[in-house]
Amino acid sequence: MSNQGKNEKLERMRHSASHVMAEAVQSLFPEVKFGIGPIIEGGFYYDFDLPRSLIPEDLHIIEARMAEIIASDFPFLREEVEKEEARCIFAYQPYKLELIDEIPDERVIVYRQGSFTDLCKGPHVSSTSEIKSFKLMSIAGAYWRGDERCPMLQRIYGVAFETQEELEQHLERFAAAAKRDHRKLGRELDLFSFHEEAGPGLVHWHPKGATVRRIIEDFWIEEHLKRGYEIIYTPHIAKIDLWKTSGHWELYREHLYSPMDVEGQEYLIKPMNCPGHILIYKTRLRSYRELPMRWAELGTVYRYERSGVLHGLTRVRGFTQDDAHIFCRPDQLEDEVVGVLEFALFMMRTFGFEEYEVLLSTRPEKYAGTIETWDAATETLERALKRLDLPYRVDPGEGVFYGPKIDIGLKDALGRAWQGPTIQVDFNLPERFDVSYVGMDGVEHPVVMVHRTVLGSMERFFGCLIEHYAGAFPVWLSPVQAVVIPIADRHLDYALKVAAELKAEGLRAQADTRPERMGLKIREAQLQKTPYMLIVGDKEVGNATVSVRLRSGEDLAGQAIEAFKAMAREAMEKKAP
RNA sequence: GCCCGAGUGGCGCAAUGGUAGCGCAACCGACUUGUAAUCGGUAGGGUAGCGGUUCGAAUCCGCUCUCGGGCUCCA
Repeated sequence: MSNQGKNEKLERMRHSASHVMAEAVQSLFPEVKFGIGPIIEGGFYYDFDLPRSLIPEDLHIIEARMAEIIASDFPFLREEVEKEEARCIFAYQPYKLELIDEIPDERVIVYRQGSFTDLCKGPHVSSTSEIKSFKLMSIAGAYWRGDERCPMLQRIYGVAFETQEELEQHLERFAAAAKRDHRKLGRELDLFSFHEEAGPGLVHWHPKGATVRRIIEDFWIEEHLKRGYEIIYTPHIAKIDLWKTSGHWELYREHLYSPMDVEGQEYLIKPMNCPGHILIYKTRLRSYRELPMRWAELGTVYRYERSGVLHGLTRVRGFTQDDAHIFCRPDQLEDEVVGVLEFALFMMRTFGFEEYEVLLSTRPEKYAGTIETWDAATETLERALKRLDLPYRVDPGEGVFYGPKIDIGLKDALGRAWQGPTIQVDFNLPERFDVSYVGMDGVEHPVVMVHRTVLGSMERFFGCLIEHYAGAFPVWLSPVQAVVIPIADRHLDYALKVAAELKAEGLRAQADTRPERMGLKIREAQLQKTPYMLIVGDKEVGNATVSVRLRSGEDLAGQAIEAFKAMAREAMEKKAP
């Protein structure tokens, strides 16, 4: 069977599984009101309005009931009915009635199996017995229609596969993903922490995490300088009037922290870096000849996020954007966007991301600027994407109010998507701040402003990196690259000498001088995912070598210290894993 | 913010109304060792916080905080 055919079959089965789940829930709660029950990646869900909260044990009961329904081999029956008839069928199902009212056709389709009838386009499998291996995963709250003003329903998530093996594989992948969860690894590898005393969503970078971050930042700065960027710094707070001018006070209020009083003046902690960059731009007249100007800042911003959305390093309240603003002429926009895209993709490849998804978001309902400028900028973005032959998807109406944008989503080693670089054109700020340049004609023209990141934020990107590498950072990023492990006390001096020599070479190396056994030291270095473990005993001291053990478990046997240094240096330079 | 669940020494867990316990880590001591845990000993919490029910609360109830799974939103 073709891949597509297989997928369709699987999707039909999952969709049917959600109907069977609904039937099972109905048999347990006859007064249930049904929401919707679609398929999602890997599985399905169904939303229910129930008289009481579900508890995890309910899932087992529902699963058992589902198994009975499946064993009963009920056929799925498709039927087209008049809307009026459908309204009778679903007379006690308010959510379904709402859906019926929104269907433009005069006739609607219903599917029946066993004692259950649902408003549904299908398709379905022909009988419940075709539903093979399934498992209910979790219960969650979900607003009807995803709107927080609507009632909250109870959602049950499930997965279904053709075979028990595939189901088990899926559950194993799930467990594997949990193992590389950056929140867990962050603690185990001593990278970062959060504190109840300090507040949620505020990251504390430990020495090892900070080391990785510093290496990323140093690399980031170097690559920016190569590409004609200049590095700037701007303050963390500014008077409220600046944020009123920028529009943040009006349009971004929900993410702002309350003003603080400074000698009778109100100040805000910055949620974005742009106004500061604009102030620098405006310190003097800028000529068309100076453009483009590319100013980058590792700018730390603070945004209020609702408590329920915080998540590890990927959604926090204080974070450092690898921000930059490009001020250019309209005729330079395309080249600038191409440059940023190439830069972003270069960064992704460097950090080991081979797969990504490019998304172009267009004008939303509420927007600043004119339709003409929007269209022109959107076309420019598209031309840039086409010039690079980058496949992309258009996300209509999903742009920010101030301009169209390109987002790049990364796929990590497990194929999961992460939000990465973003490029946004801004028509709003140049106008609000009157940001311009003097053209060839001697008159002032509005500047085109581009916001962009090539990593996203240090926090989110770090979280993504941790999971991508499962904590085993490539040598160039490893906080500790080599641990020298002496076998007995008499090898301590040599171990310290080797470590010192490696440090002098710029390698992050340390000797494990604790009075412990070699096996324990290897185990701990291994659990810390240290790339190189250098064992030194009588043999090594005798011929000035180190025995190299890799974290893969591979034993590279004795090497001269110089040879090891060369090997480590090469891995660093190549940024190899 | 909303729905559901959870919070027990640094970490992982046990104790389900009747004297808070185990493993790892920590500390002390012995062992001097060839590729993932040497052995022995010592100390450490009154159960996230506050309030309540009870003769008695880690366990039951209420509020707050934090975390987790979702919804909504996002770098």
